[in-house]
Amino acid sequence: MDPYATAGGAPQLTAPSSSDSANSSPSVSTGTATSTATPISSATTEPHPVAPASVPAACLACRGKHLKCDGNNPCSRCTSSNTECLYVPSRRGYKGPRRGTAHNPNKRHASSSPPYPGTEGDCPMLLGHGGVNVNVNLTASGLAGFNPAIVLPEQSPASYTNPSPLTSVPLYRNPFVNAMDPNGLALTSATAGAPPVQAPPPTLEQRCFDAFYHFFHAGHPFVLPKEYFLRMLKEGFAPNMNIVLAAMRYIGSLYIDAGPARATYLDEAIRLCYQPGTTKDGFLIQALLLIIIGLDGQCNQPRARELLADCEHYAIEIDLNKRDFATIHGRGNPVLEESWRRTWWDLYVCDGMIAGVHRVTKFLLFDIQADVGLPCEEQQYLTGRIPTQTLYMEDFDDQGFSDEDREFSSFTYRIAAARNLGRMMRMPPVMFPDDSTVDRVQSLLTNWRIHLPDSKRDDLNKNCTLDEMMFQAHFITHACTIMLHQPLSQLDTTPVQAVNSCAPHRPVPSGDVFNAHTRHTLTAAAEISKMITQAVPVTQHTHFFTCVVTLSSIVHLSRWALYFVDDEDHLRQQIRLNIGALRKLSRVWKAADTAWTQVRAVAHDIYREKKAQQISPAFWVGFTQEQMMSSINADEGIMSEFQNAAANGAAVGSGVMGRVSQE
DNA sequence: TAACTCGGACTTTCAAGAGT
DNA sequence: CTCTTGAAAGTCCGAGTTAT
Repeated sequence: MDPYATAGGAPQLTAPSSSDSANSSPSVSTGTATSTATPISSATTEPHPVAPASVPAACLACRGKHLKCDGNNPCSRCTSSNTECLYVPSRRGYKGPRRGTAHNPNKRHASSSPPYPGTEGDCPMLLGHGGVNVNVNLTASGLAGFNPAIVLPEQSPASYTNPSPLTSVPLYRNPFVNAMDPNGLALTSATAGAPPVQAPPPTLEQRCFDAFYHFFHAGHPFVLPKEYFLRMLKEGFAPNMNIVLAAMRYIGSLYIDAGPARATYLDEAIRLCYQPGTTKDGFLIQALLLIIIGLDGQCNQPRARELLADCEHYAIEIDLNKRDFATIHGRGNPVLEESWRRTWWDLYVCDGMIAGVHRVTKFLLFDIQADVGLPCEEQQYLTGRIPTQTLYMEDFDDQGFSDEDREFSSFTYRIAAARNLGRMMRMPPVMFPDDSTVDRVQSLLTNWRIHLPDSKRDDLNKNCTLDEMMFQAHFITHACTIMLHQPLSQLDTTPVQAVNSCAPHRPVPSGDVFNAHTRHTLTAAAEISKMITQAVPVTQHTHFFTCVVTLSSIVHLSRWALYFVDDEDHLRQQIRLNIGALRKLSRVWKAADTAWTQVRAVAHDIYREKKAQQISPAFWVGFTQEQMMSSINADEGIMSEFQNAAANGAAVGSGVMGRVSQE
């Protein structure tokens, strides 16, 4: 049985059955009879036209082959070739929302799937028209605790009096998402306009779900926006959405005081992913990717790697890396199509980041041919205003050579940064500081930076709020710079070899002179420390920031360990910043907790070493009395802060919402 | 020679603007 | 509000190519 079919004559996602075909002649379709009833070809070649000249919508297989489709489901060609017969709604004529005019709710919108009364089931053009199984059996999937119906009113009061096509056609192309009633979707907020109702306290599951969107989603924005996710979940859009929900619940539980439920949520999410009969689809990839990120941040890297291997395997198996995937599986819903594109690219970026920071995996997806469309801007995704024109990586690579002045999304620059990371990882081993390979990779990094449009140069978007995608893009590039130059720099990493929470220690012999590689390394490390000062809670960043801060700390500590450090006070401040950020991150991510402990311990060791050096009068040659006292005091100050931080840190539980939200 | 590919003619649909 | 216009999205004919 078609899992998306609806009962009771509800609109179908698929084409009409063959028994309906007599009535489903395309000429029946409203408003098209005149032009299709007397086509030239049939008038001249068929004296008794029994078959329609053309159907309102051809299936994807026929469309792709430029062949006539009979409009049945399955069509005769798909039947004879024994292939899947898929229909997607037409987007013809649609050119995006009207400019500068408010949406008139009384006028139907073409791409919102015109709700022709009584004809939906007959017209393949309307495929996807809300035709989903409304029976969400959460209990069957072991998720009895979460019932969207409790928190999702069927319709807001306003929508009863003024029926919006969106409430009846929720899954269709909808460029006017402002018309969507967010109050009918908010998980815990009361209905607008209604008298305040004493809402029942949210359950733990609901709080985890909210925490996921509040803290995590911006860092890895591939899951559907909250409103869309809830609506589709409620309508039973796809069984595997329940697996995504389980994974989201696990991620959300990391940010709140979920107690032993956290482990249960993780087990449940993994169990659902691997239970027999689970179909491999985009939702499964999303769920796995969430779990992978969670496990990686919780120091369970071996398990994360196992799941990552499976996830990549499945993604390629279902053609997630192909351009058509979004269209074929998007059911005509541009937000869902965008979600599929984002799922591929976030998997790509995460694969790169995991390989980059842990240096165990190889960034497998870097070598996989992919022609997936590029994601749009975050605000467009969240509001459902998906641009009609999808750009591709070749467009990005052609910029600068073509006359067109295109703007690419922040997510695109993040992908490009990850791609540079992949290119760096594929470079042959560098034997000497003047190796041209290093110059080539540095050119990539510099090109990435100098070709950023003005609006993307910092991590703030137009509203002066943090642009997390650009934030990640920048830190990926800084991390690349450190990984590229540090091995050739003057900085000896021996004193910081104990800091191995993110990646195994790589010995870097101390160079004799301060060289350009040292400068690149120090600048990148300083830039990372500067990123910590963004006016947003550090826990709202992706947990991969932990490893980048750790990388920066290794550089700072290596420098601090040098016999003589220029501008030591500034360096101490940067180390303090890094340790502070790791401490904050440790409230959510266990990996940060480990890194924090290690960085602090190494800082302490270096301090002791410096104290030992200070005993020798030779150390103070060239210092004035004042400089000497200042240096000693600063060292004492920073160490007492480390000690205090350690004492406080022991009292901090791992992940208490109250603490996180205080930041 | 059958099967397949795909350029391109033609159709459908829409947003936007002009006219009433 | 209707009509017109321009353009995007779509169907599928049929010429050319490839496989059997």
